[in-house]
Amino acid sequence: MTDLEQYLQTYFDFDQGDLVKVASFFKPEIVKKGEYYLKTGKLCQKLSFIQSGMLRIYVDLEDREVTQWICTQGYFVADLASLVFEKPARWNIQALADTTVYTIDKRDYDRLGEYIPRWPVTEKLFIAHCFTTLEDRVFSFLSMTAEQRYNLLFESHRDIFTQVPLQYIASMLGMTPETISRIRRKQLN
Amino acid sequence: MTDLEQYLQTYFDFDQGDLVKVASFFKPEIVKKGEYYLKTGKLCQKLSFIQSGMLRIYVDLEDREVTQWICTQGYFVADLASLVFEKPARWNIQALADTTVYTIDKRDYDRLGEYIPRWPVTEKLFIAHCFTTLEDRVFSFLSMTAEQRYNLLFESHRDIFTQVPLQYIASMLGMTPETISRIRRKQLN
DNA sequence: GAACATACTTGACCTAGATCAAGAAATCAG
DNA sequence: CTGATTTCTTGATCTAGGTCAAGTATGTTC
Repeated sequence: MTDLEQYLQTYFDFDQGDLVKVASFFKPEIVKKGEYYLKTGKLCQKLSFIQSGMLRIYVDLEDREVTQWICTQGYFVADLASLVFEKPARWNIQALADTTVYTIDKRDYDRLGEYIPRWPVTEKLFIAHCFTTLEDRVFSFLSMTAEQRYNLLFESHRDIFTQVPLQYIASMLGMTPETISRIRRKQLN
Repeated sequence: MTDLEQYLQTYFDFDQGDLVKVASFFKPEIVKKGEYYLKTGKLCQKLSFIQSGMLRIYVDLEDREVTQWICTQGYFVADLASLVFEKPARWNIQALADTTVYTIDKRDYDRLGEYIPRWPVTEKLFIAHCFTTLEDRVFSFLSMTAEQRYNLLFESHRDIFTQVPLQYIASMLGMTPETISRIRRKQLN
């Protein structure tokens, strides 16, 4: 079973038939380090599963850039708002390393319901799951210190910390790289 | 047309038949000032449209409470994660004033697809819309100062500021009431 | 309309985290 | 291997916003 099928089965509880059908719409695609999966202002017309590598979601402001999230192996990536509402993407999505993704085209994505009867339910759960992830994140900003947010991310996404420049991690946590450095030193005692 | 029908039409583009059908599942309910619409740990088995009044979504921590959002007239309210995934609610939802809502029971909600063929699409758009709202909010914490976040909320939800204790507004913005007080004074010049 | 509670403002002070600057490590290109 | 970039750490300093405490409004209740 491919990683994608594995993921689809674990998270969406598809039966064998649906699993193969859904997975068959996803085509492999390679995004080389530094290349863009998506650029701000374009339409996001695809959804991808990350087979290997990493993508950084960020936006350019006048004087700096803000990293919204770093997507790693085994997760999906897209500009959901752009994909669903067909409006220009807010985010740049750029490869931090050579990245292999399995991509489904929006056209196929929008037709999944024709092939998999329970797709609408599955899609709803998928988007609702994205929602709760963000809800947790908002809550972290309302209730936690920089150090607590750092620890939370470190526990849940340890892989990022070994492979991604600190400045990006800091930005997605809403702090500076220096602050992360100091948190680390402090935690060494 | 009721406010609920008005809302459903504006946001979901239902035709007249669907509109009436959907709206008929919502029953009026009154939550008196101070009473709870939902309590942390319970299952959220309903979704409501706020006809009048205000509800505060918050959670109790050991040493303080954190207000996640204040829901006002013309918006929907629920613990979405609890409603969709049938897990215990994270949030308390309490009336800040006598509040009239139109409520649809989860059982009816889950069956809307049987009556309105395009419900799955509509529901997806609804949840995706909730997602983008939170995405904007995360972005505000990553990119804005306290004053900028205050201004953003003030422009978009002016009604809250005249009717809700400052401490709750401050909490949902991730700052203290004193900070809001100082921002206000500063803006008077 | 007292008496009491709740909300808001203001000042004095403090601190988490930012900024700036300089080195030290690590990574990369040839 | 070597010089050039990029990243990471550390120190010195600064500042946005927090904390604490007091005073002033603004409600409620009887």
